[in-house]
Amino acid sequence: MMSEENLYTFENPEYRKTYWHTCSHVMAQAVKRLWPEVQLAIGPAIDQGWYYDFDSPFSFTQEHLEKIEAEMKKICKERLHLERSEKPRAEAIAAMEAANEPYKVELIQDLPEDAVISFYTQGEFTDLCAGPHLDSTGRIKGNALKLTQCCGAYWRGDSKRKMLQRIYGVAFPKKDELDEYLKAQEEARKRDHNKLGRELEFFTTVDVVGQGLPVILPKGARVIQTLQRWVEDVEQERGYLLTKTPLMAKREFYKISGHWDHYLDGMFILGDPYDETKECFALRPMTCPFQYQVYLNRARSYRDLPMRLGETSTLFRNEDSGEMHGLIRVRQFTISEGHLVLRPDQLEQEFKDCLDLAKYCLDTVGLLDKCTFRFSQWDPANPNNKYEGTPEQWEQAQQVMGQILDDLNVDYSVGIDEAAFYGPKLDIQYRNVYGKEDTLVTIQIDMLLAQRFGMYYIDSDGEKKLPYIIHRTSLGCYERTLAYLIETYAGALPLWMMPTQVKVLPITDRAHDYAAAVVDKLRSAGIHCEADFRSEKLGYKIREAQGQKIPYMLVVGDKEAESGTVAVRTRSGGDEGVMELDAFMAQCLQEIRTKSKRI
RNA sequence: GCUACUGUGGCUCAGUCGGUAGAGCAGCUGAUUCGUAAUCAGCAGGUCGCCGGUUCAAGUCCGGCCAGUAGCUCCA
Repeated sequence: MMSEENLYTFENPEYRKTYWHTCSHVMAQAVKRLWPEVQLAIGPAIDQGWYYDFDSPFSFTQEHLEKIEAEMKKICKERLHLERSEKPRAEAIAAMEAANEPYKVELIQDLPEDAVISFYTQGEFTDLCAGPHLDSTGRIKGNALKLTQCCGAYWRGDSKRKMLQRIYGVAFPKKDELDEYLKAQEEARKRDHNKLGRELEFFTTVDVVGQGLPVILPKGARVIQTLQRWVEDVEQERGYLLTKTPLMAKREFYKISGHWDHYLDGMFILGDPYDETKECFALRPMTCPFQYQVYLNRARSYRDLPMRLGETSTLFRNEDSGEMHGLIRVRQFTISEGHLVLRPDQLEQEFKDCLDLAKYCLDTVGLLDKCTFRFSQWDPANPNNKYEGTPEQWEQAQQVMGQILDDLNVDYSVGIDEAAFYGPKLDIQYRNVYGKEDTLVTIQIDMLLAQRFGMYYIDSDGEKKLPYIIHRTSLGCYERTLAYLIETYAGALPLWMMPTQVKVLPITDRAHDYAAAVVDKLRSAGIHCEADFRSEKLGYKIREAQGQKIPYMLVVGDKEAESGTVAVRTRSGGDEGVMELDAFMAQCLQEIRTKSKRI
């Protein structure tokens, strides 16, 4: 419980939001003072600061932001009192029309008839706002606020409506705290996989290959190979059957699955999609209907269920050009896909096992701690006819899933209109270094597609019945997972998945033979090992190996060659002294086998 | 797709008022044989993202396209 004196501190999230919300009004006031013709849209507090959306005849540049910031500082010094007032609906609309603020008029018109319409006034500036606010602009530390960026944003989040300009800002009670925050942001960005991943030669992109089509370089490919082999093994241990299905199919196939109706824009089509007289193919955007063919291969009985199918599956999705981002959002990617065909009585246990598998995988690679869970539900009011099935089917599926999540004590948020077109999802979300969230792993309950594909089983009573299907991933798409691993570990991935685990650094040419022997020995034990035979000084070789985040550097000179030892250096701990080669090898293998995160 | 910004050797960057490119690192060659985060010297490497326009002359100005970045929208 927050004590009385702590109510008005930044420790209290409510106060923090109030502070930032008042900042957004100060920013709007500053903009109106500088350019009265700019119109106001909305300006809420967010998780880290605030933004305000403006409709301006000109584009805001860095210079504009600096001017706004300077004006905001003045407003803070003016210690303007914030006064709340209420107006009847008609009067409120008239006032905003008189002020030439059409966006505010629209906001008021959309409020329920009986809503209290409140305004906050500070000096000459009045804004439509539900509050609450600080009592004075003087409470805001003018020298501890910063406008961080400016970008486009659609009015009311609707891409069919006008694009406004959004200015983001952040503020703290003390200058030090602002500096600390900005520094932390800068540090976080140094981990950006899109920069680090290229520097470390994990991937690159090539203009003429195309957007969203990264070229995975040998080091990145090796990480993905390690993860993929491990996931396939883990799944097989848990009763999954490996499949390998086609990367494309005829138009008619997607018509059965529903993708032709619901996802045509997202697919790469080979041929003219509208010429029914000619054959037309499409690259697969998901694996479901392909893997269902495995089930459909012959008649199934209740004894065949649960049938757990897994596939390292490459998918193609024609994302909009503005959506691509490094390895996180791409047009071709490979996913640890799986579908479980179940009897209704198996749903709960199998769902639980899927969640357990996903958590095990994420925990092993070290991403679970920062994951959040989202129960993605349908929106019956979705205007785009996105969803298949009846409201009854949806309510049932969501009820079942909600029940399972509650039974498992999953701490989740609810995402309305985030469901798949065929069913609700549990999405496991992760944030990149910029704080942007994407889905890493998903587990979905599908009560619809089995019927479309005629996937029946003969139950013990001899009746033909429709199974439930779970769509799920274990680790998510390998490209995206690699991106998050790079960011989480700043490129210094755990030993077991590093493309080069050990680098041998001979001090002089005299040690080359011994270094080569060490490499041979470690390699034959399965350790990813290289040597640096260049005639450079030791410091130089270390510096370079360190830059490549090599977990273990083995310095070998005359002494080591003579005694069959290695001088061990780690990327995190520096010089760790001399060890017998055999002892080092045993320790290294042990750490790889146990997927240790020590180094 | 939308808004804004960016694009000069593998990487990081310089290039003034338009006068057909410059550095450091990396690379290669040679010398050096060195004990825990940069040894020295030499050499080589660029249709300035692409296409078109303006101009006597374009890395520089204009237009279109491609690609990258942040955000918005989207993500079955």
